[in-house]
Amino acid sequence: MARRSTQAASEGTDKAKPVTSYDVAREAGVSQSAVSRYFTPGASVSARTRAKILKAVNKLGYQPNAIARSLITRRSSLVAVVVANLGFNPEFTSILGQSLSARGLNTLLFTLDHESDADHVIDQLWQYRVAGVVAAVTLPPRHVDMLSQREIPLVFVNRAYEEVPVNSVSCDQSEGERWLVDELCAAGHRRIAIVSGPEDSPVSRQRVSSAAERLANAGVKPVEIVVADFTYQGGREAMRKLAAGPARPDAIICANDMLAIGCMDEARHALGLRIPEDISIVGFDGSAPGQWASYDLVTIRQPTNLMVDAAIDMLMARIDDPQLITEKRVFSGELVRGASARLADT
Amino acid sequence: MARRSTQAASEGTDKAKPVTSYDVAREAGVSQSAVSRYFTPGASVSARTRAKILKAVNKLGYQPNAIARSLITRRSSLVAVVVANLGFNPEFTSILGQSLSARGLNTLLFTLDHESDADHVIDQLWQYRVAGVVAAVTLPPRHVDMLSQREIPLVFVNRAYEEVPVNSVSCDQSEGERWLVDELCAAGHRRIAIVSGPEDSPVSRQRVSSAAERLANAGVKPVEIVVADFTYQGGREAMRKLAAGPARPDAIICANDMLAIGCMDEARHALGLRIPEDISIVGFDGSAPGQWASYDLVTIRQPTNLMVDAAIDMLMARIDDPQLITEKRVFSGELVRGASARLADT
DNA sequence: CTGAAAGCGCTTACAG
DNA sequence: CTGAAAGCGCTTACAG
Repeated sequence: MARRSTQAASEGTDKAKPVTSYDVAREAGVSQSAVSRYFTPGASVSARTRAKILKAVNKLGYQPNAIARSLITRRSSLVAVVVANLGFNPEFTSILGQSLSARGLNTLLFTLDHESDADHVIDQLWQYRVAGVVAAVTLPPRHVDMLSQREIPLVFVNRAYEEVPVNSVSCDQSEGERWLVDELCAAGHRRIAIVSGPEDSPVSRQRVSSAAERLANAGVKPVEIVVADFTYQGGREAMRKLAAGPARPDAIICANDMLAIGCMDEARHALGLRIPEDISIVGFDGSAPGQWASYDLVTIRQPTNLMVDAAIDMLMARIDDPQLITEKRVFSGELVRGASARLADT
Repeated sequence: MARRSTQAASEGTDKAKPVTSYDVAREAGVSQSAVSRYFTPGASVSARTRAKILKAVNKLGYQPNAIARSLITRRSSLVAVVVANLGFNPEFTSILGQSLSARGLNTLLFTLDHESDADHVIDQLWQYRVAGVVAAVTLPPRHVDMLSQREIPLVFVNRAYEEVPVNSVSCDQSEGERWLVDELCAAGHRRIAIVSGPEDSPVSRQRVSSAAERLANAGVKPVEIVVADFTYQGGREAMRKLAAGPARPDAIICANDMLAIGCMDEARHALGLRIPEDISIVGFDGSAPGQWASYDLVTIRQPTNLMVDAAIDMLMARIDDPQLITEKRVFSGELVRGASARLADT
């Protein structure tokens, strides 16, 4: 004891002891329960008590301990946001975080390198008793079930899960690809190639198969389908392969904007092709760089803000009522008629 | 009671009750303390007990409750990552999150719209008793003090705080700008303009003043300094202003890559200038788009991976020992001799 | 409206 | 090595 107080006296940089609701109660001359109620929306506290507590709170600089609150209420104000490293629009995470914050929720961010790292993520978010999960990655059905059993609301973004009833908001990939294919065909393109994203990416698979199907309907068989990863370099290499192939295409449908940008750069700067005179290139996403003057992509813009808002609305509704029925919301994309492809006049 | 059990019997979708360490203890036939020790690295548990617990853990699917653990240990495994909306490299957040995760820490992400939203952020991260903070934004001294008093380790990234002793890791902005200025001058540029970022951005201020100073040393007075925000559009508008100005520059130093990209697009696509024949443009950051073939920027590449690793090392060391003395680590950038500027041969 | 008391699920001296 | 017990800082019936 003596030693301890000596230490305390000699150290000017003593750690500030956190203020608890008991400290506030003592200062205000009320019970600890009253202090707690003060911070509980809708709890009954008289105006007089309220005033005393407010004063003490300000004087002591009290902030309720969210950890203790979560322990007793068995639910935190944390929302897990799970994204893939190269997956979605980077701005997506940012917008989502800000929207959550505006609603009093905090963002626990998980960035997956491979979608298979999900095991670890699921453990973590369960350990923290998150209030909900927004996932822009594919989660194995096992994990979806686990969350549902534990009544942790889950909303997918751009992952439809046709086979399982899950909440999701997405952009209509098929419709978008149909629009792109129709535009290319209407402008007379017939030698059309497709650059796919990674084969384990559901988004890529859906876009590629929708495009291929629409082409088939139009009686067009893709001259080639090249698989790449969702990177700039992947786009460049895909373009190189296509140019070296037996039948050079006159139009390329890329599974996303990043690939389209890579294709364009390779076509122009390595192969000396003019766009769209020699070759047309279209993407998908509506990402910012795709709209830069150097690219000016023909693409499908996903309504990111709408999708984020919808996802959060759905999540909040299910945090309030975990029994709420499953819902899938699908937004149309928006055709951006840029200059990276030769299109028919309208 | 009767009502409750009736309900339970009639509802097949009953919420799975979370498993606690008491459940595991009962199942394993040991005390709850033993279970707790099992999950405490270095705690003494006999091999026999360990085996019994492991079995029960697997059978019940037990996961320790991180919230309860944080309450008692008074520290969570959460690290707050505070970034500005348009601030740093978007990949930075991603790399940081993954590095933290690899060290068993979770990321609580705060995206600030204006650096003034910091008040709210500080409250939140304190309420969650985060183990540490990595900030890529400027925090008012008041907040820095608050964290230090509460012994929450704080590391700034690219915010030097000359006046206060704080931990920071940064890229040497001045050195980088000196290199760029020297390269431009050596190649004979004399009519040099500067495109600055927002005036409340310390990063921009430091880059601009370093460049201006080095130019002054070389006897060159900038033909103009234009202020823009750190966006593509900002770059385009800045270029437009410069072209309309009295003395068109033959070289432009931009406060970051994004501005340089905007300038290049405006110069080429709106003004019909050739780069670097008609005008040289340099940036700063080493961002991915700056390296795309359409831009191929002359810029300074910040060693993002090194900086993130250093920041986490510093943070971890201070989580282990909060008294550890303050340290500033400054890394050199790397000159990228791209094709966006006419440079002297070496 | 208010206070005393139980309890959320852990960790950690403490005694054996 | 092991278990009983106290306690982290809250919320929330419960009784007044």
